[in-house]
Order: sequence, then C-alpha cells, then structure tokens
Amino acid sequence: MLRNRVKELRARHDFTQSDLGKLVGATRQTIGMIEKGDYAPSVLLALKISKALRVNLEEVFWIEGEE
Amino acid sequence: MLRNRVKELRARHDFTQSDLGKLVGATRQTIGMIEKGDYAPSVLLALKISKALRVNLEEVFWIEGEE
DNA sequence: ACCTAATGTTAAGTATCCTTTACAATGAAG
DNA sequence: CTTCATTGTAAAGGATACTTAACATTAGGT
Repeated sequence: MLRNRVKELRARHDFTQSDLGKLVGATRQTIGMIEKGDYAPSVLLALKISKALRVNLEEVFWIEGEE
Repeated sequence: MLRNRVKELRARHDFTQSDLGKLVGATRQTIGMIEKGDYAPSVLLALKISKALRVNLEEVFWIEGEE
C-alpha cells in the first residue's frame, strides 16, 4: 500500500541507516524496516525523515496506486 | 509536537468529521482526535487526509518549532 | 585470514494508533 | 420546546509502530 524511496535518498546523502536513525530519533532497525516496506511510520517520523533527506514528504512516501 | 490544520481545511470543504472519515477510511472519532491534536496519525492516514483536503501533506501537518 | 562497519533479520516487549460502543453537549431548524 | 445533525469525550480492546537485544551476513581494509 505505502511505498517509499528512503533507501535511495539516504544513499544519495551517504547516510547509513544508523546516521539517519540518529538524525530523526529512531533506531537503525526502524529505518531498515521502513525501507523494506514492513510498516508505515507515523507522520511525525515520516516528516522528520523527509526533512533529513531534504525533500517533500510526498517525494519519499506515497500511496501505491494513486493517480 | 505535531500541529495540524485539519479542522480549518475540512470546514473550507464543508466536510463534517464523518464525511472526512468516510473519505479516508477512518472513524469520525479518529478525525476528531487528530484535529484536537491528541495523537499523530500514521503517514498513510495523513496522506489520505491531505489528499481529501487537496493540499500537500506539509500544509496540513507540520512539526511545531521547525524553521 | 582477521577486523570492523553496515545491513538483514528475528523475537519480545512497550507505546501509540485506531476502532467500537456509548453517552453528553451544542446549535440550528421546525 | 423538541428534534436532529454534529461534535466532544471516554473506556476497552485490537492493530500497528517502535525499541531493545541478539545473532547472522556481506563487503572493505589491513
């Protein structure tokens, strides 16, 4: 349902999962799970992630199948 | 921490809490709680809400105190 | 071959979201 | 004043997010 580009955008900044986790106040496991698509983060964490990756939230997270 | 303009934007569309809830697949109570700031929705629900309100997610939800 | 950083992946537990049900408060319309 | 739609609120429970801890795998550097 929810898709994301966290892994791609994180790599673009040369952040490790740990780096990004620290930047947004989450664990590396949480980042890993989100990248894998295992679960959808809260909007709070999603906002922090998109801010850390310097893009709009919709460029990181979007609903699969929307037009 | 998380602030939002759901109530204001919902009124602008003449949606009741029930209307918006049905549009996004949530209950009116959930919408009410979000408007009240009682909790931060999932990014999935937040995306659906911003889509129903026809604005970018960041125009509906934002982190208090960011520059 | 060894060491280390990074990632993958599980399991268990805590925290938070979200629903269902229920009842109260408000306000507009008759 | 009554009726109805809307909203506020709260408790209980189910679903999901997130953490901590642990161990495995991969890749690079020495």
